[in-house]
Amino acid sequence: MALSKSRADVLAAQKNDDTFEGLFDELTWRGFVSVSTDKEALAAALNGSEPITFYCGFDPTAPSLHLGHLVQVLFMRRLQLAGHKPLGLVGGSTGLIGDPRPTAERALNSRETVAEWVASLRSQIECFLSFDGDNAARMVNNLDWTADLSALDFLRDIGKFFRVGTMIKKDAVAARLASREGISYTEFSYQILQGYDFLQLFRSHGCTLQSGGQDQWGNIVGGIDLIRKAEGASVHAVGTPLITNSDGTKFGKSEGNAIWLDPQMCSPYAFYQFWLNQADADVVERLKIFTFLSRAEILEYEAQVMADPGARAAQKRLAFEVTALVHGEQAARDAIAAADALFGRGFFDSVPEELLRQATSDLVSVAGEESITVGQALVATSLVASLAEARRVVAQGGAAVNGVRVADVADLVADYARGRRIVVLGRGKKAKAVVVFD
RNA sequence: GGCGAGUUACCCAAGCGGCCAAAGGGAUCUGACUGUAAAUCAGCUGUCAACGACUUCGGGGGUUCGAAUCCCUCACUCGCCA
Repeated sequence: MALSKSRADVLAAQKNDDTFEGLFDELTWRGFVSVSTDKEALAAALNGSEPITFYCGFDPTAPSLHLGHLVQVLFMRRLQLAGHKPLGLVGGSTGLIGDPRPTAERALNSRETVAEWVASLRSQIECFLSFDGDNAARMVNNLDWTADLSALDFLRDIGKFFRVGTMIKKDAVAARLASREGISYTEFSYQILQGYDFLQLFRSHGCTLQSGGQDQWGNIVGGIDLIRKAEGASVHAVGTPLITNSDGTKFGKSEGNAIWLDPQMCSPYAFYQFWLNQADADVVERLKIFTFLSRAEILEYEAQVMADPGARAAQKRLAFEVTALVHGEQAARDAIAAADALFGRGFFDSVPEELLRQATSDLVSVAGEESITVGQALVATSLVASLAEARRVVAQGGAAVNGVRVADVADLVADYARGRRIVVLGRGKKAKAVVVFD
């Protein structure tokens, strides 16, 4: 579950670009700031030499962080590199309630599940921040200050500061109220809990900035208002953009699946492929957000995209950098080797079996009998969801074994293997899996 | 608490007793082109031991030779009135 722990070298190599006038200018250039509180005050706080304490919350909605979260984590890291003090918050209590989505009510997860997910998110977040030095990161869990909070105290001490009129205007809540689905009181209360987190951290840690995804803006503002009312203090916030693809599709998905940071849930190979396939129109924006390359280097790549898009120099660098950041440099090199082997021309006859084995180590792999058919193998490797789909894909000429197009689902994989014991199965141009004969 | 409307496949949405495995659109997937792109064009898209069979139209029950379509009931949602 945990990411690689030997990351001191990775963290040590990261730095902000000192050609900017200040941190805020760099964050703005990179596209990290979608919305924020008063820009001048915020810039002064971030660019100043006086370190501030800030926080960003992560709710346990799954056992792993995904790419959307990575934006948050990298934002935190950049602030830390500038000397500010990060508080990583895991939502042990907010995860029990559920942030209202605009579309539909969430199913409540069990306390055990939430606790488990909290633990795994926490260990992932810890991989990206430094826990050494004057501005070491600290992790907090909002369950610590809400678990023993009674309903009466909650309603009297916190609820009194929240106006329902304001609460129902928040986008997610308004959307739900306007929908057929409606909203439960449970989820309606979510914004109060998140607002309380900010107040709590303001009091206990002097935290004066909250960052989060743009979709969290309503909740973040709730916290700012609460601090103003309860403490008379004015604090800052930054909402990072929802990353979008230029073609209108959702960023962070590959074949409908989210790109997770956990290598068990998304292999380093698939992770690398995801980044390699970023569109020309998007790749520069991605470099700015997801890598620590300097402005000069990124501008260089931007020029290359214009001059020779087919070379995909920017995509290759992006894929390497982010894969190395998340999975380590060795995993990134392996992913490159795999890509070269699998997408090179005529590789199946020339690549030694041992290299092929290494190159495909991240792919889905199944052990097969000599009698396994192509259709069965496609299903077994999850390259297709059903035999019917396998038939469809083969009929459309989309299935290949060792680079050779398959004529019939009922054909034996072994017939295409040409004596090899490790066989690469392909669906379409990109999806690959492996069948190993016993 | 009362009255009305609604719940269809991944999403939106038609269907209102047999010709419905269910129109149309979106999205996904496949092929051509290409750069493992984009755009464009073409095709596919419930499952299986597949010229047939099975499961699917909120859950359960019923009417009928036959139901997504009619009736009863439960659940949920929305709106209006209290």
